[in-house]
Amino acid sequence: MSTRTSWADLAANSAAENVTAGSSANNGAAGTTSAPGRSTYVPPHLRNRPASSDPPALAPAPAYNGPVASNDRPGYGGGSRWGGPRNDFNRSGYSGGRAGGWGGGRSGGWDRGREREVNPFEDGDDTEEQAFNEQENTGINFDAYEDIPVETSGDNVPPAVNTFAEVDLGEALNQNIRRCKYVKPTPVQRHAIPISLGGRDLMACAQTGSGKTAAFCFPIISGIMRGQAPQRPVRGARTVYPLALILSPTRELSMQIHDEAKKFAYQTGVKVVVAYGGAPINQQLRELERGVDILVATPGRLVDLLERARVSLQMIRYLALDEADRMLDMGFEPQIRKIVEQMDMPPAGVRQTMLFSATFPKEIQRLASDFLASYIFLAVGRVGSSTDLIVQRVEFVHESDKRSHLMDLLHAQRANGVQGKQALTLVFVETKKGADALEHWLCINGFPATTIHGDRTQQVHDACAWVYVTCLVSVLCVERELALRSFKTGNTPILVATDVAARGLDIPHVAHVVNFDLPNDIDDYVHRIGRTGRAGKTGLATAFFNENNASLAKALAELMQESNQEVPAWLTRYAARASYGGGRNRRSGGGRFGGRDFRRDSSFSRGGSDYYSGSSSAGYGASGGYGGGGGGGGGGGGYGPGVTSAWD
DNA sequence: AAAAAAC
Repeated sequence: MSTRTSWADLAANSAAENVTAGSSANNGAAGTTSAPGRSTYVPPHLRNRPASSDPPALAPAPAYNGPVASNDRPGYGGGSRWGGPRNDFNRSGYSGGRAGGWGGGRSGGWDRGREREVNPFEDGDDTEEQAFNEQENTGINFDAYEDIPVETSGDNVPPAVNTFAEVDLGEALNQNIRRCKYVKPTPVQRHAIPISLGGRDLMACAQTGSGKTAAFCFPIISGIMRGQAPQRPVRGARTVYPLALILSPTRELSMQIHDEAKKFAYQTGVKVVVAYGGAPINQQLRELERGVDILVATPGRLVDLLERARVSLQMIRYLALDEADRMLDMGFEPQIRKIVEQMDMPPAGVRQTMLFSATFPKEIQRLASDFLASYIFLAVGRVGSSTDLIVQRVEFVHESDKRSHLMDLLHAQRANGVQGKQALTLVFVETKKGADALEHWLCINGFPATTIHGDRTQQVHDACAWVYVTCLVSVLCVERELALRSFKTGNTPILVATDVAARGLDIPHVAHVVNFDLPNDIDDYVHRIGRTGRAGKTGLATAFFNENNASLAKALAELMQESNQEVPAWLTRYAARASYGGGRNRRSGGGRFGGRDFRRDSSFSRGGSDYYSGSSSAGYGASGGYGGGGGGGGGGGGYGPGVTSAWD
């Protein structure tokens, strides 16, 4: 018999347990947990606090300029590195220099001059955003970022910056940064931007919600603006020559990156185009012909474009791979190698290459190093996934009980009033068929759900029809995009998804991630639960575990322990029993990071002089309170007393 | 073994 513990009970219970230390209550198979007198969910960072009216995010603000400021090496002199030529680039000077701004002089001769750049900051399309609290929505919760550990390695690592003003990105870009309401750089931006502006290759471990997209877009846009106007070849009038290529593993992620990049590039004269499969190619070709500086693409469609000779990579100066570990896994690697090594792209060292991912297993680092030249490895501690911003629950649920158990969770949420428009639930399943089946079952049981997976393409879903009109203009990947939109707006507050949705997608207001089927790989679990607790907000992740998941037990128990989650006793027993251990499911790095520079691993030796040579940890370790090495003392930062930092 | 990614 499987006991059912409601979501509300679990959440409230976890709060209670934390207050009265030493509770031995296990959820799941152990027995029915009763939690009378609850009903409000207490986020983890508020537990152990006196029930005061302290606003959650107003943690000790002054901390920021304290220890962290020690990165600010004297003698570097801020942006002075770029001193010389920079003065002559400002908006007016620039757009003049570039053949009349938009697309003028490009192959295809789009020159009507009439076309106005759409203002991405006021697209009426975003009504869903306005439904939410604007302030909450626009700002990343920076206070949650302040204690994040950062580790760098490689030769001559440029020091981090603390403000956008310290780096000279150009006035047009600065203005867009203001329009985006970015006040100060996130940790990954503070480190990655100076590295990229310094012309260095980069392998970076950081979550998507941590500001990764901006971290690679800013230097690219800025570099294109200040660079010389390219002398594009005139061969084949229909071939276009982008200067930067951004690859990502899914269509949705490419669209998301494109949308963001458009904002950053607004009125800079830098043109961003996206290309992905599943949509008619003609419109994408037309867009390309109007000129492209930055091409955002999924691999399949790009190969197609390359084979048709509609795109040439000959002029590429910047290459960025998002979710690089996925891009280099078995399924994708050949395509990526083809694009990067077997077409006409300039080699590593000539172009500048940036690889980003939340997790970076060592084998993947080895593959990836083929694409890089004398690179810097950057690891930024996790925000959200596996920290105390996400409450992780594991429940023992037999295969046959999963549906009814899910139903119980959903009923509890609904009864608790959590099922408001803003409380979205993302349910992960293993297979596409399973996704469709579960969606259908939820719908006929009174829970409006939709689904997203690789087989969904063009048919228009009735339930989503109302959104269709708004999407028609810009969205080509109809069904998946509609599902995602319907979910984001809260119209369909439950989304059943395969791993297509596991990575990188930034969906605000996901309150609950349910691992209906657990993945086989612990990194996939990390990516999935990272869909909640975005941008420093709190979230809940519930996993259904049973005997089929035995191989994951050890890694899961370790991960939960690392992030100060309560590990049920039965899971610990499973973990001990499963001696599968060591294999694929070993975490790839120290718990605080998604990975660690494999060049530092003594077991790796390849005699190249461009490998890791000494600890240039950018001034960390000594000052920051998180030891640069492996040990890591707990820099128990901003949260209440008695709450230990999640970083050790 | 599944999922993703071109037509």
